[in-house]
Amino acid sequence: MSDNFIEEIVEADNTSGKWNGRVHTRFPPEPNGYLHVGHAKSIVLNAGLARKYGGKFNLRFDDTNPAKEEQEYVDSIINDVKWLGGDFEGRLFYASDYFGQMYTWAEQLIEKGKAYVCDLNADEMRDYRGTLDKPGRNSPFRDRAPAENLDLFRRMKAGEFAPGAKTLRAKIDMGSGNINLRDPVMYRIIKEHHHRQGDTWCIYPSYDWAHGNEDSLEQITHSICTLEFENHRPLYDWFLNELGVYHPQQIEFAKLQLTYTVLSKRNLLHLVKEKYVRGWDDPRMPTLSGMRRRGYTSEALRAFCDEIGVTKNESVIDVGRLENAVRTHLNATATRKMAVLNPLKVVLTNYPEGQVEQMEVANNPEDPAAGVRSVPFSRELYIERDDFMEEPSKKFFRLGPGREVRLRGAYFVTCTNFIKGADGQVTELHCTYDPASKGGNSPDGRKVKGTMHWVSAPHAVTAEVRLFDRLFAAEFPGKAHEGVEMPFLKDLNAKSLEVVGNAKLEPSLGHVNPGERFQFERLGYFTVDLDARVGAQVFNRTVALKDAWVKEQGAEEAPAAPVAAPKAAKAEKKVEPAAPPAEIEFGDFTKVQLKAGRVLAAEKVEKADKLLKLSVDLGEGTPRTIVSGIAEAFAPEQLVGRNVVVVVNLKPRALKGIESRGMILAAGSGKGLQLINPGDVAPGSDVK
RNA sequence: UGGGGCGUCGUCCAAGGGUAGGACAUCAGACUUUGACUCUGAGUAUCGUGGUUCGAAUCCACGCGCCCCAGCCA
Repeated sequence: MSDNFIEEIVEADNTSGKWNGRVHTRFPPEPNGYLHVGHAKSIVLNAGLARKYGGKFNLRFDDTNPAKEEQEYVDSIINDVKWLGGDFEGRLFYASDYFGQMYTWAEQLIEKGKAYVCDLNADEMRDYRGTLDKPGRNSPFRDRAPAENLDLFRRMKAGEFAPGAKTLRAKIDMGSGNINLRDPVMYRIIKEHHHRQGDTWCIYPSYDWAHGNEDSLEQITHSICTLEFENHRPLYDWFLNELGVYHPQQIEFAKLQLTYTVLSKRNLLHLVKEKYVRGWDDPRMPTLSGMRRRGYTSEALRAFCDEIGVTKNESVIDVGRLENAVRTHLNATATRKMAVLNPLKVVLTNYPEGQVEQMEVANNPEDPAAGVRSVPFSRELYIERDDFMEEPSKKFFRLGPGREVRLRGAYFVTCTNFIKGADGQVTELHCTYDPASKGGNSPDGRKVKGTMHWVSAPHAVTAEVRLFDRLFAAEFPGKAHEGVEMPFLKDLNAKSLEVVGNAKLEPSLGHVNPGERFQFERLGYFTVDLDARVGAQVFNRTVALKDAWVKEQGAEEAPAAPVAAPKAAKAEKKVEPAAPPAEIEFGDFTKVQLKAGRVLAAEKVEKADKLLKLSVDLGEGTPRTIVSGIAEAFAPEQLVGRNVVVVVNLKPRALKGIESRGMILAAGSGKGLQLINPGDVAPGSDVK
């Protein structure tokens, strides 16, 4: 069974005998940066094809440009490919090892009259190339005799000419609609030190010339690359045909794109060079080394790549899918531990002073074979500050005055008192425990809603915990800032790293090693960072657990009355008065999508008494422009900073020539108009 | 003188003339010694308009939208 269109091609080829049943793929990175999750898709695809069809998979460095390539990158790439499980079985190749063969082939094309040495400089060549809709002109050097070309080319190789002075070009068609066919450059003069060849060469093959040659020499069957090379396929084919050599098939697929993520080596390099992150392996980076340091597993990455599929559609994958794949694997494999990030001291007033009990706790409820461990329990504990509320709401299942909860694997405890510091902050809780509930069950069958994690205060290990959030705050980084240089930098998330210096951990976490992964119960998955030392542990949060309570809180904070009104009523009454919507079908009521927004700016619309032009943040990165007929009731300055409810899925429409994308919900009319308030929620929150 | 590619739930991916299906997300519920996991249920999609056909996401025509290409980068 084929899983995607490429496998269909492979299976058809196997059926027809096109490659005699062989399947041979490759991953051909240029060593000019670290590998990222987009490369993972390609590696998993190529290596997976080889594995599935009993074929082979090569790792090959496409090192044809000494100006950009470094040994450091080669080393990291080899390491990352292996980590991901790309099994090249020792078939590690370098394009630079084929430079001799490629040179010989180039001379053949020259002798055939299919390539020529051109003296045009870069500017002139651009001029001669024409434009997208204008054909190019032949170079004045196009008709040099093969013998002259051969002589010139040999002298290029011998280093007689300055960089940029001459190129070797394929003689194809300056009139082609495909610009790649307008006599592309095969060799350019570069006088730089090559990471493997040293100063042996001063002419270097261009991608188009080199790549097919490399594939051919390695007897690749299916040469898989990304969509932007589709325009280059005619060239790939042309070179191999002219040479009359073994000719693999190039197949293109859509590269991976992720929301909230930047995946281009150029931009990632910028983040590293300008120190926006701590390095290529910063845990916030989408690099394989960054994700590994953060605690992502290669199994999760492979599962993710398998799940998202392979097509030619340029799709953007919700980064939540990646996080989900990580959670799924870690849930099944990670040892559970208890850790308190934001400690609040609890004293069990009826627990004997000085007593310590060892409580047995499961290492992984998902995997009974993981066994149990002992965790010390004593009179003074730490719990998570968030797990106590002075005035808890009904839906809060955790501790509050008079409330009883279970301490995981230990006892039921009831809060009897709390102590506040001078600043009004709660500093300590007094609780009583029920000795009969040891292990976490009460003999009388009484139930508690909440189970909480805890750490014995005198036994706790203090450690640093690094909480990572997405590096970018916008779904499509940079999209809202087109035109500026490096626009994605504008969307950097200022809160992408939070360092907790005073986390209290169960004692077993005091002696763990970098790379080990755990679930801190109720918090998320964590791994020991490379910076960790004995006595100074450092943990990275890989990914948080899903948290229904966070959502619940969001719902609670919103005022109930207006938003809880039936949707039909909203659609009937609370519409924008100045511009009533077109009649919609009854069934359309349920299609209305409401989100909370914050007004960033407001101004009057010229020649319109009732209209205001608003800029509303809906958590989408780019604020939306919404024209609303509420000028009679509100002055522009009254609106800035206010939270509003916006119908977000309306077709954009033009009001007084301004495109309005969405509608503000309001009730009443004229000066008595009231805006519907979504409460104090983040822009972009769903309103139901 | 332009050339090449792509359009299916909110997001990804299936269905290749025969009941538009799955995953993620969302919502509702069950379970729970992790508000996790697991389980159950719900809603939402074939870019448009014509045509061919008993029957079209699929074939045809004409539109529309988006992406890539004018490096001596890959």
